Amino acid sequence: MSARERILDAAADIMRERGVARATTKEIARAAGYSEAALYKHFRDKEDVIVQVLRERMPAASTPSVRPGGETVAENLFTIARAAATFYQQALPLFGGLLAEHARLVAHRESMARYGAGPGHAILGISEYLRAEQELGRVDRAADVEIAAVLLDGACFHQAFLRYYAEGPDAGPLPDDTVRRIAQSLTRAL
Amino acid sequence: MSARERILDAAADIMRERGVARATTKEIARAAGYSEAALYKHFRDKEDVIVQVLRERMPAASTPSVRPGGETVAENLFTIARAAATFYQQALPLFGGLLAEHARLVAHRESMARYGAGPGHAILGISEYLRAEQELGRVDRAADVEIAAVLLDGACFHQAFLRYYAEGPDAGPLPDDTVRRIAQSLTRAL
DNA sequence: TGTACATCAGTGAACGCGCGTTCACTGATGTAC
DNA sequence: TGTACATCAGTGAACGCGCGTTCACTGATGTAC
Repeated sequence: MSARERILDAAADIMRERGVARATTKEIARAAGYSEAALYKHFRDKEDVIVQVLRERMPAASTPSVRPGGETVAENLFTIARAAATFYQQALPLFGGLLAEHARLVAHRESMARYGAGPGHAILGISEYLRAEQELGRVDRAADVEIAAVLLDGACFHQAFLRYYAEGPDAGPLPDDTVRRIAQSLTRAL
Repeated sequence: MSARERILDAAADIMRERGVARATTKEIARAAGYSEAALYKHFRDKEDVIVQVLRERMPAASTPSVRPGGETVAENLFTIARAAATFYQQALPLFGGLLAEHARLVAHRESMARYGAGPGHAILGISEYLRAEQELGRVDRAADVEIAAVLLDGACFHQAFLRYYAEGPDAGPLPDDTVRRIAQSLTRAL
């Protein structure tokens, strides 16, 4: 693994476990096993390290490939919700880095916009899936699929936050039982 | 208004608009119209200022007083959701201060626990309301009211985050239309 | 093959700046007699 | 009433520390002839 990767991993670890405020050049270098000076061979400055962590170590919000018309809708929503909750639990501490420095948030937003990505994109994927199910007649034509996606993704996001708040970075995953109840309840609205 | 209040207001403003990272003693004092030294007449140290902002300037998560059996359930959920969304939009930037420094989050969690408060408390209030409606027969006995509360509160929390991400601290409130659709969709699951 | 030079990842030590904090002080207000 | 003293919010200037950053340097690897 290259030094660059090692440094990004170390910085991401510190941000996750202790927060951005503790991600100093000294701490990052120490955790990566390099001198502070080495940091500057691979990154312009400290802000560059943080920004690259936010870009490259932000876990990918993979809407898992559920097949419309495959398993039951509730089962598919369960799969989607579990993936979303897991993603948010990993990503949330990094969001802290964005909320802590508004200028960084603005930069991140603009950078994401260029790639047509960013948070909120997951909702689009979910409502697309639901619309496909609607076409297949497995979801009520009268259902508000966009809002259903907002509810599902929102619940996962919020639960991830609550778990991080209550148990910190090493909290276990959201229990399958809870995820199942979320998927099931939402299905009733479809 | 006392100097103490002025200082807390200034610090909260900076945290909201520019993030905790910018909330330095110099900036806080400047914004409050005092010398930096004055800060230390009212607070033990800078951390104390931040902690008090987190305690005293965190807007109160007031579950508005909706009367079970009063307006329609959908209308009541609308009222609750709008209050929740507004609350989260104000509170979210301050949560950044917690995510940015894990030690601070731990302290906040413990301090909240002592008063039986903290995030996640709103969900309890909502599901209590829904249970009351259930008793009145206006909500299906088979409905999972706890999860309904998770969905409602989660959607508001997440939408608040997305608005802050997209538009910053001065984003307008979540449109009533969206809130209404959230309340309405959820009602279908009850 | 050996030799001379270029490149490059990495380091230890130092640097300057801005941060949080403290100090000695001031001026206003209250109070005892 | 005046006088003497106590209290307290507030300040300007200084302080030390830790931060991010740069510097001159080293040692390993590659390459031209």
